[in-house]
Amino acid sequence: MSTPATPRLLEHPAPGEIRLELVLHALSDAVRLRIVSELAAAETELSCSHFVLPVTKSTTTHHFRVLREAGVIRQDYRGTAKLNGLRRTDLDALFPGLLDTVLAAAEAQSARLEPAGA
Amino acid sequence: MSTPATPRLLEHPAPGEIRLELVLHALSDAVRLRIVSELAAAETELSCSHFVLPVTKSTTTHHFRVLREAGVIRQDYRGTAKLNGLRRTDLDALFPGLLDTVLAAAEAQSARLEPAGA
DNA sequence: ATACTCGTACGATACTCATCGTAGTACGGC
DNA sequence: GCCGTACTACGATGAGTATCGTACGAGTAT
Repeated sequence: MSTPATPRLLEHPAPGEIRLELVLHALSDAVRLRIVSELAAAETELSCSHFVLPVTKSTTTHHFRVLREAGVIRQDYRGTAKLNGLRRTDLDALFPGLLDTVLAAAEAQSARLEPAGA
Repeated sequence: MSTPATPRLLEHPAPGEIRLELVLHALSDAVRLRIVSELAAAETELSCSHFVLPVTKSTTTHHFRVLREAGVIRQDYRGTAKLNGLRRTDLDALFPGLLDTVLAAAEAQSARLEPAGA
């Protein structure tokens, strides 16, 4: 009982507090765009460690926080892992089509820059 | 003849050089978002001095350059004025719907934050 | 309990950027 | 020619950010 079973809740902006500029800024980074793309493709919640990113863990934490504080993703603790999910419903309500359009644009650019580089 | 009648051409990225991250970053600023919105509404080229922005002229020049270097707008000298136009065709070809979606999102947010503040 | 894994916090660093003021260049009209 | 307008270039500055390393806390497995 010394540790009061802290739920370790993370702060998220309410839907009404989500600002377009912050969302666009959060998406204007290659690493974060990749995180969001994978998250959208998975259509489920993913742990941070699932992602293989070209940066250290510290930097990864930073990028996830930027996404969370912009209102793009939701983060919840699930035991030892932290699950990340897209706030698709909130974003679609505020900015209809924005997420899908950006994701399609990201995919189009990837296909353009890496034609058959698989 | 000391001055060889420099046409004062400005550098623009070719359509193939436009990067999504840079476009999103260019749009993730309130001042620049406002410039792009007005430009889209006007559907014609506007001079820099047409815009009434809450920053100095130096800063205005900076923002226009960011937009130009990201490939969002095209700038051409027309006598003493510099005309700015949206690169709608190029952007729509690369990232279909992105510009319209972002502009709609910006308008939605403005309407939400300034209900009847006209 | 011990040890291991996952993720955070903190401090440091180097870079970018938004902002400004001042001085300067290009163009057009007098 | 001269002056005014439109915009730029340069330098400075303060804030933000992307990056890292190390140390720590919380949870799970042994």
